[in-house]
Amino acid sequence: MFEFEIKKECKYTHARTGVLHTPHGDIQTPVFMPVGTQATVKGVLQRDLKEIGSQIILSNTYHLYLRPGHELIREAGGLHSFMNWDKPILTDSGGFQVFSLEGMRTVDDDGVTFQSHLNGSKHRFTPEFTMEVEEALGADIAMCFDQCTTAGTSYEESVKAMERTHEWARRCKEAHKRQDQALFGIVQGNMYADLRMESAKAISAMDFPGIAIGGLSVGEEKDVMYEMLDVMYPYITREKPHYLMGVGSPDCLVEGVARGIDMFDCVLPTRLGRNSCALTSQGRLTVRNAQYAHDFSPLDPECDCYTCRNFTRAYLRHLIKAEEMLAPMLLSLHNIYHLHRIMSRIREAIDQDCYPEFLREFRQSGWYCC
RNA sequence: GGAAAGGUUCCCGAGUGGCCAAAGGGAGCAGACUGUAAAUCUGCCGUCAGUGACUUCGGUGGUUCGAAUCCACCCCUUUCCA
Repeated sequence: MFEFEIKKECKYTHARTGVLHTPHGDIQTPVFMPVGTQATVKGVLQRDLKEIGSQIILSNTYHLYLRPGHELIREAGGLHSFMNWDKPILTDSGGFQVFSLEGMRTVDDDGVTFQSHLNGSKHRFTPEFTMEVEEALGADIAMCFDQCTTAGTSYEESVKAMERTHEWARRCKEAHKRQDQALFGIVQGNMYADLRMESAKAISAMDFPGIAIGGLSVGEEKDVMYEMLDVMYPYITREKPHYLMGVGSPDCLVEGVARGIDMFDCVLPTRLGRNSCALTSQGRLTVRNAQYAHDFSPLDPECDCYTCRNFTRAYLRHLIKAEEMLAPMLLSLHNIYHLHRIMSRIREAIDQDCYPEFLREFRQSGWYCC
C-alpha cells in the first residue's frame, strides 16, 4: 500500500527521481508539499491546488487536535473526507510546535505539556497520544513526535533532545497501528555533525518507511544546513524517501535535492503570498512596492499560472493596498505554482541525466532566490 | 446684521506658556518572513551633511527670557438667532 520506488539517480549528485505510492495515489518525487496546517492551505481552494499540480499537502496534528478536535475529524470520516481532499496528506506531529511554541510548553522525557495558544488550557502530548491523534486524522503519512530545537541550542541540550526524539520514535512505532498509514521517523541533532550522524544511523536502523530530517532551517546559516545534510547522507537508508522538513525556498529546494532529498514542505509560498511577496524567475518581488503601481506586466513573465495569465502587477498591488482578500489568494496560488514548477524542472533534469548542469544554471539565475 | 464654536505637520486628531518637530490613529514608504500563535511583525514618516542646526501649528503684529498655547486686528469654516 505504501512503497517508494526510485526511478533515476544522478551520477554526480545525490539527486534522484522516484514515485511514492500511497493509498490516495502516487507522488512523483522530488516533491514540494504545500502546508495546510488547519486542514486548509491558507487562501487556496482545493480545486486550485489540484489544478496547479499539488500532489500532497501537509496538515498539523497539534492544531487540528486543539481545533476542531481529532474526534470530530474521525467522525467526519478522516481528514481527506473532512476537507474534501482525495489526494495524499501528511500530518506533522506537533514536534515543530515544541520549537515554535517554546515558552508555552514544558518538555520532559515522557512527552510535552502544551499550554494552548488559543485559550491557555493544558494539553499533554506523548508519543502514544500523538499516534492516536494522527491515526484519527488518517493521513497517508504520519510523522513521529519529535523534539525540534532551535539553532544555537547547546550540545548538552541537543543530545537530550536527540535521545528523546529517538526514544519517542521507538514508542511511536510501537504505538502506531494503522496499516494504511506510513509512519516516518525524524532525525534531529541540531547543528552538531556527530549528533546528526548518530541520529541518522539510529532513525535509519528503526526501519521506518520514510526518513525525515527535522530541526534544520531553524535560524542557522544555509551553509550549515547544507553541511548537515552532507554529513547525514551516508547514514540515511538510500531506498527510503528522504524528507527535509520545513524547507522550501527555491535555492534550498535545488540544493536539498542535490543532497538526496525527495520531499519538502514549507509555509513560505503561502506566507509570502499573504505578505504581498511573489517568488519569480527574477527573485522575490514585493508587489506592494510603489515601483509596481503602473506596472501592467504579469508578476513573472515566465510564469503561466492563473494569476500571471490574467492579472498585472499594478492590479495585484491595488488589491494589496485595498486589503482585498483576492490579493493573498492570487499571490499564494502563484507562489505554490512557482515551487511546483521548480520541482517539475528538477525532476525533468534528473530524468534527463543533466542535474549538475541544471544546478549550475539555476544557481546563476534569478530563480535561485531565497 | 447678532451669538457661539473652531482653524495643529498628507488626513483625522491630542496638546492651552518652557519637558513640543509637537501624543495617538490613518494614509504613505521600506524591510523581514523556511515541519504557520503570522492576511503578521519591524523600521521610517518637517528639512538638512551625524551629536546638532534650521523651518512649522490660518495671517499679521504684540506681550514674554521663552508662544501651537496669552493679547489685538484680519481671513476662513461650522452651528444657532434675526
